[in-house]
Amino acid sequence: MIEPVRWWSNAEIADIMDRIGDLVEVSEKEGPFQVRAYHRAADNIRHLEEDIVRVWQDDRLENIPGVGKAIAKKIDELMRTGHLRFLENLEQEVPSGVLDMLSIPGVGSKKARLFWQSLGITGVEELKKAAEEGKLRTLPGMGKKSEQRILEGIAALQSIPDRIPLGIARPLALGMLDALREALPDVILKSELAGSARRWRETVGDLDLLVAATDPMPIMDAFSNLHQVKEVLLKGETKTSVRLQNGLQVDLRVLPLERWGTALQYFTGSKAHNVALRGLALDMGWSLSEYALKRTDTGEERLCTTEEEVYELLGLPWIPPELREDRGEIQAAQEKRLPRLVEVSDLRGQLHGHSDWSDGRATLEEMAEAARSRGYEYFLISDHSVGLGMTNGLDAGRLREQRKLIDSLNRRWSDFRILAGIEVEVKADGSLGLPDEALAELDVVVAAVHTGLNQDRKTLTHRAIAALRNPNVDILAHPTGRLLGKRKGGDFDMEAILQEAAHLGKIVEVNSQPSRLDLNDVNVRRAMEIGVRISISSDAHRPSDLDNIVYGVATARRGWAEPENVVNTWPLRRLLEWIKRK
DNA sequence: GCCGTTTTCGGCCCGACTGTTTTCAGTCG
Repeated sequence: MIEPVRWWSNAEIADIMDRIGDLVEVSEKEGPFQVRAYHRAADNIRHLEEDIVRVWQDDRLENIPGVGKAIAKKIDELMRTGHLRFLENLEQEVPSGVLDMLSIPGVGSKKARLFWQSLGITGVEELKKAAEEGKLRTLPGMGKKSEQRILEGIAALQSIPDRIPLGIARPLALGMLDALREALPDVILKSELAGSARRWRETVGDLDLLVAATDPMPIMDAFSNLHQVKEVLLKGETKTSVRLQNGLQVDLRVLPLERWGTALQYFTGSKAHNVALRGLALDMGWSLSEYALKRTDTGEERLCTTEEEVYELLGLPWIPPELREDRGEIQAAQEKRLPRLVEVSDLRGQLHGHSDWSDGRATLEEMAEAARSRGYEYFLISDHSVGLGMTNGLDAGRLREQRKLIDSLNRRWSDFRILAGIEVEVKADGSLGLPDEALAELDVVVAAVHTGLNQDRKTLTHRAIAALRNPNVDILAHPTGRLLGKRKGGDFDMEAILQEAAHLGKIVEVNSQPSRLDLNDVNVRRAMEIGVRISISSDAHRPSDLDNIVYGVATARRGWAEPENVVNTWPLRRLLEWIKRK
């Protein structure tokens, strides 16, 4: 098999395509459709379920949606030579600082080019200086106000956060909606979270709130005055945008109730899903906007009060927001083979939880009662094993002690059971933190890599696979070890690990901690395709953590997981039989 | 640059808000 001169990640190739898109736009080498083609290819590559190196090795690049001959050839050059002449030529022509200006709010390709070509500005600092000296206002289409906005944009650049975890953004958004409803109970007819937060993306770049009302301005005023709001960015009759104290941008749209369906559909996105849906609508003679479906020939308007009506008019069943990423869901809907996605209510048990025997904050009894009170039939206690320094991990002796407590607690209930388990450490050489004899006595063994995540790809992958091959190991926890916003996760060969799990019938975890969500949606989708069973686990360290399960379920849903694929939807007996027979 | 049971050429989603404009371009989502 042909090897690339270096291992390109999907994200790196995607970044290069985005960069080419920006460069050809600013240089005006190509028109808007070519620009969009590069960004579309970038998006699809970034969310590819397989490693692009493998796709390249199999000569399947052109099977990637949005990748044709020209882009495939560029990727091929990167794989074979490690660089791309086309990109280098563009970079010769456009100074890199010109692209940096694009990240300033209010500066797009046209303005960036204008500043560069007419004033020779090639960076954010130079632009700031020119604005302060009043040079920008002399340019065509610019004025005093635009100049001021650019200065504000540059100042904001530092305080604008990258995408923030859904676990922070979603409660924030729901709180703002509650506050609006409370302030204006008679004016607000309907309200909902839209955008990527409604699609349960793992991180969000901004928040979209949607409200139905006949009189928008009181709502816009109340919204602008919420205590979380730091500044109002723009304010109109249908749309108001604000920036919060924490830097997050929130957009509020107000629309009449009779247009709720098209509006909610539109503002939920994703952009790619909407573009595809609009294309489909056009084929059927409809122009779709947030306000209505409109016949392109007669101009007749069809209003939709629900999303279901929108999809129905286009001949489709309603598509759950988690699937709306233009990753095959529209075609699946057309062919009536949308998955029946797993729901929180499908879950019968919690697999993977901690107590104060290791680093948890509650007793085993409290954790068990918390799980039971939430309607679960079983709870796997899987405290850390020795080998992970700071967590007061269990050795074989303490594990036996804990087992006695579990047995005595289990005599208390007829409708609930604590499963004895461990989150056993996978050491740097792939061996486990506890001897096989100790593991063999447990109901369920969860294995996890916590340390040495910066080892090379081969070593890391070997560790995970060695753990899976231990006959006592049942579940591989948070497989990549990433922490959103803090740590990228190890350079594991996930394809090889998932294939091994499928082969051995081992279970791979979807960890529900908002900072983990590991496996992520893309990896879950791949796991589904090759028949890997997953567990959705809260990894709770205190009772309230059990409620994080909604994020894991959402991640599994975004990966098209059905209840059958999720082992903790199964009755306990089936789960234990599955684990025993492998 | 990509894509095709209407097309291998000619299309490619739609609208709000702002600022600089007397009718529109740029940016954003």
